Amino acid sequence: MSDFTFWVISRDVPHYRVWERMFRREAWTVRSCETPEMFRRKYAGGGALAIVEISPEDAANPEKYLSQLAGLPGLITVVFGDPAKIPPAQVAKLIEHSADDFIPKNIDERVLRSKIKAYLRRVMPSPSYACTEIKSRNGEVRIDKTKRMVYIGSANGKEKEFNSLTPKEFEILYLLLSLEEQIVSRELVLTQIWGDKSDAVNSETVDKHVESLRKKLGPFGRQIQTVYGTGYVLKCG
DNA sequence: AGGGTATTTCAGACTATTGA
DNA sequence: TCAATAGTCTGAAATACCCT
Repeated sequence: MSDFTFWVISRDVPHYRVWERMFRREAWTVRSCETPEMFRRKYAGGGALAIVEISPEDAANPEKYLSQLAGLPGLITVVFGDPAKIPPAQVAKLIEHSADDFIPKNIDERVLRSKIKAYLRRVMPSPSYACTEIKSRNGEVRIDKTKRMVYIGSANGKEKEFNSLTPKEFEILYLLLSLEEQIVSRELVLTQIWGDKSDAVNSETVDKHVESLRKKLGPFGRQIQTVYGTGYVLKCG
């Protein structure tokens, strides 16, 4: 599973703290650094959305400034700056170079959040897939990605912890819960969890992990239902 | 190197669907 | 209803990987 992270790359500390707080409220993993060079050294792959501040001087030479970010796997780059100081021609040049979008520095927080969710829809099965913790709609099931823990029975106060899942089992459950009550095809499971290697893995492997998952989850395991000819669906409650 | 665990594959049984 | 077919489940075994 991708450990998708949001990065704010800016020297304007008070400004990026505001965005950091916003991302954390959405339960997204967020990190920050000052320059693209620093980001390149820290980025370990796994997918990220980098919001990069650009000054008018840097915008005049996007090849140089954004070269540190170009070609990094799984990276979405959104550049932000002062639109009064960066003319449209330079914005176009930034996007033509490698940026995926340009946003004004004073963008409304709600608009920024919606834009980011739109980016996530392009690269992930659901925006909640990028969260560190997700819950089922009825609160019955909770998964903490950072602790790799599954909690079942949260709604009735008799919470039971499951920490014996293997990484693949955990990832499959996380994907199913992030797409609760939606049919998840085997193909989607393979592409989301195995990524580039999905072609080399048989669909029976998914079945095997789901079977094992059902066993470990006990009675709750029955809520992972097979959709004949399609895949699986998780129905909580 | 050896042991333990996770992952993957295979094969056979079982189940659902479809068309006659 | 029934047979053929496709899809799914599951146990066993092989393989990969990690840790000591």
